[in-house]
Formats: sequence, structure tokens, C-alpha cells
Amino acid sequence: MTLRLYDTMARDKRPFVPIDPARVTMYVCGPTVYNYAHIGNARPVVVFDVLFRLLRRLYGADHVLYAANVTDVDDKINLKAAQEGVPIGTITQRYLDAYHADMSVLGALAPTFEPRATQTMDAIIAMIGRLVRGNAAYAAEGHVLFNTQAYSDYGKLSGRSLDEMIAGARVEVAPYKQHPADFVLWKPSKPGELVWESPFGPGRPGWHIECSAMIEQTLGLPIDIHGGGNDLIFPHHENEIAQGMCADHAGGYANYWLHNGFLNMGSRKMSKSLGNVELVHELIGRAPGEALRWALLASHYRQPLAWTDDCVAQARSSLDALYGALGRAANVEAEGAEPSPAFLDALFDDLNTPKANAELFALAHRLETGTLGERARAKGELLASGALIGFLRANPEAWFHGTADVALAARIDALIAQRVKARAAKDWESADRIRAELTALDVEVMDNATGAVWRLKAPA
RNA sequence: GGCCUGGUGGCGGAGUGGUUACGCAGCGGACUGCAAAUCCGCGCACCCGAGUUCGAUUCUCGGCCAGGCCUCCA
Repeated sequence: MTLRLYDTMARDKRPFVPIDPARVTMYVCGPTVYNYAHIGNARPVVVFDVLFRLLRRLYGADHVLYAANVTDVDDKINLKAAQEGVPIGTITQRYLDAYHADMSVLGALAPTFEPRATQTMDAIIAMIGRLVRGNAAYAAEGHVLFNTQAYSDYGKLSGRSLDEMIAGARVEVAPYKQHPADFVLWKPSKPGELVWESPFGPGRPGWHIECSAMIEQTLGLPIDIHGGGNDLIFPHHENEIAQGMCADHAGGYANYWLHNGFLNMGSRKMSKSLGNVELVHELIGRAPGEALRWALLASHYRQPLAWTDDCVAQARSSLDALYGALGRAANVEAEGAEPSPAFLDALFDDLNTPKANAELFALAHRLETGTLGERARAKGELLASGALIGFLRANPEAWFHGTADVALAARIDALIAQRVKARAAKDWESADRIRAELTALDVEVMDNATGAVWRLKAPA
């Protein structure tokens, strides 16, 4: 089985061949920590977490290096700090901590490296220095700008030519730019902003340079995979390639470019600037993280995803079915610890998670209906398949009991014990009365041959 | 204006040059004190037009619609 990935540069699926199988490298553009992450921000995190897990399986956990940056120098951070009258670090640390907690609830593994812009300043300044010396960058009015003419393949990733960009320009071009597409590598800080000393004068880095410097510093260039949302293709990733290649890395920048599609609210994209956001921080109070993860992976990562409450409800139902099958098979000893071949096939075909999920249902069905031997194998494959991409790790009982606390669970268990006794005595009147009591507690009771199990109904 | 995606059943969502996955919802049946689950079965779709083809939802062209990028943005 070969992993095939859709490469934006090639505009096609390509078999994945790492530069060095003993050291597979992936970089994904991470958060700017000035606010809580919304569910749209979480999509690439979860998608590339799936890829990270697949790569670890293929090449070994110790042989995959995954870096995701944290942008902690930014106008919006400055603004927020000024509004609250606190140091910038207070803002960035607060939202970085929240980000870690939220992504962890979504089942995302921590990246191997999480470089921060403020801690990469030497590498950033060094890279800009090399660009200036190589005539790929120039100083103008206190800025240092990248000279897009210096890179002949500029525009290849996004399919734009420099000519087209001039023709289609809607934005007024800063007068100090030699070419309209040139972009800022270093700029003077405004009063009150953090300032770093550099050979180009005091200031701070532009947006694009930090990623290239971080990749160079943490992973080394070229890398195998570079990922991010498809809104980053232009200009961010285009600029990364240009500056990276010109900064003495003619051997290549990234061999595979992966971009996830957008998550939409209605027909509009979810975006902090549009204000139509659902924060992960709030969603995890209303639904299990695993259900949110499922909702994010229920459609293919390159497709647009329309986020609605129903997405979460459907995800819950799907997981209910799988956990239900596992719960009913509690007495079946799982055999084997390998995901099913069909499941792996689906994932290896450019992370086809919807198809992989369908295989999970097929396994659950086999677990319900097979012979004892088939059930044992199905259970083993179901658990292993789920575990590979971060599903079905909970105890089925814990899944159904949801947010019930110990006291509530004890009360429910006591009522159920009474009811089981009443049913054994064919005292249907008492049994129904107790069911009604439980219903009032939002508890649904499912009788079986030996007793009963229960689940907490999802909040409406 | 330039560049780029996508339009599949009631809903979500894969996939394919020729019997159109899967999940949710619906319908019938089995099972069941009740309820749920489970099991068996059923129904329902490929934006429009032209072309290529024995045959297109799938390929080509045109159109319509929706969205993204071109400015911070996952």
C-alpha cells in the first residue's frame, strides 16, 4: 500500500516518497495567538493530525518530525494587549494555553516542534541577511522587501504570473516597492510595539519570513510536506517558496503541498474578520471532542465543509452506532491490533476519511452479525482502525454516560437496579414509573437480557 | 477584472465510462411487557445544454449557480 497525496503544486495525486524515510518532515502553518481558535481553525489541525498519525504508522513514531508554528508577533496581538493594558506575552500565553487545551480535546497529537516567532528572531534576521546579500531583497524606507523578480518560478504554486497580478491588482501599491508583488521581510516597529535590533535597523519581521526561518531551523530544508488552509496558497506559501529558494536552498523547499478546503458558515467562510465564528472553546462545552473531530473528518479534507449544528448531531449519531456495537460486544475478546486493509486503503488514497469511516460501519456490522471468530477479528480491526485516527478510544459506557457526574451516575444506577428488580418480578407498573423518572433526568434506558445500560441524552 | 475550486437522493457525504458506497432521517417486517438498540428488506440523486461513445453522473466544450484567493485570515 502506498500513500498518495494531492499536491497543489502538481495539481494531482502523487505517491508519497520521503526524502529520507528515517526522517520524514512536515510543516503546517499554525495559529496566531490573539484569540480563541474557531472550529475553522481546527480543521487543518485535525486533518494534518490524521496525516501525522498515518506517517508515524508508516515510518515509525520516532522518524516523523512535525512542526507547527505559533505566530506571537502580530498587529492583532498588539492591539489586544493595548486594549487590555497588559504585556503582549500575557495575551499570547493565555491564548496559546487555550489553544493547546482545545486541540487536545479534539484529539490532536502535539506536534514535534512548536516554534514561536519571538524565539526564532535570530534565524529570521539571518535569513533576511542572506537574501539581501544574494540580491533577492532590498532595503527601502526602513523596510526590507523581497524582490519577486529574483525568483523565476514565482507564481507556480498558485498558478499566477507576475503580469497577471499587476493586471488584477486592486490594492494600492506601496511607493517603495520595486515591483507590486514584492513583499515585506522586515519593517520598522510602530511606537509601543516590540522592537528587535537588526542589521537593517530596529523593527520586526513581516508575515511570511517566520515560516521559512522556522522550517530551516527546526526541520531543515527541503521538507517533505508543507500544509495549511487553501487561503494560504497565495500569497503566503508562494512567498515562502520564493524566499526559501532564494535563501540558499536551491535544492528545493517542500516536495508536497497540501491544502485543506474551507469550513463555511452557511455559504460564507468562517472567519474572525467576518465575525461568524464558532469557538472550539465553546463547542467542547456542548459536544464531546470526539464528535467534533468526527464532524471535521466526515467530509474529505479538500472539500468545503458547511458547518451546522446538524453536523455535530450527525457525528454523535455515527459514534453512537459504533460505540453501541462495541458496548454490545463487551464480552467479545478483540483479536489482532491491525486496522482493516480497506480502512488503510481509504486513508492512503489522499486521506479519504469519509470512505474510511464507512469501513468502520462495515466492521461494526460484522461485529454485530458475524460468527464468534468474525466478531473477534472485527472488534480488533474496529478498535485498531479507530485508534489510528483518534476515534473509539473511550470505554463505550463512558461515551454513553457523557457528562454525568459521579453523584448522578450513582443515582441513575440505583434507579436502574430497582427497575431491573421490578422487571424481574414482572412489576411493569413500577418499571414504567422508574423509566419515567429516568427520562426526567434525560436518561434513556436500554434493557437487555441481563439488565440494562443507559445513556445520557444529548443536550438539545 | 485576473486566477482557482465546487455543484450527487429529504439531509450529510464517497465514488465510478455500463449493477450509483456509507451514515442520518423515512417506510415495511422480525425481535420486544414498554422503550431503545439490533437484524432482514424497501424507496429516493448525479445543475442545464451540446459533443465524444454502443453507452456519461463520470471525459470534452459552453452555460448557469455557489464559493475561495488577488489585503490580515486555516
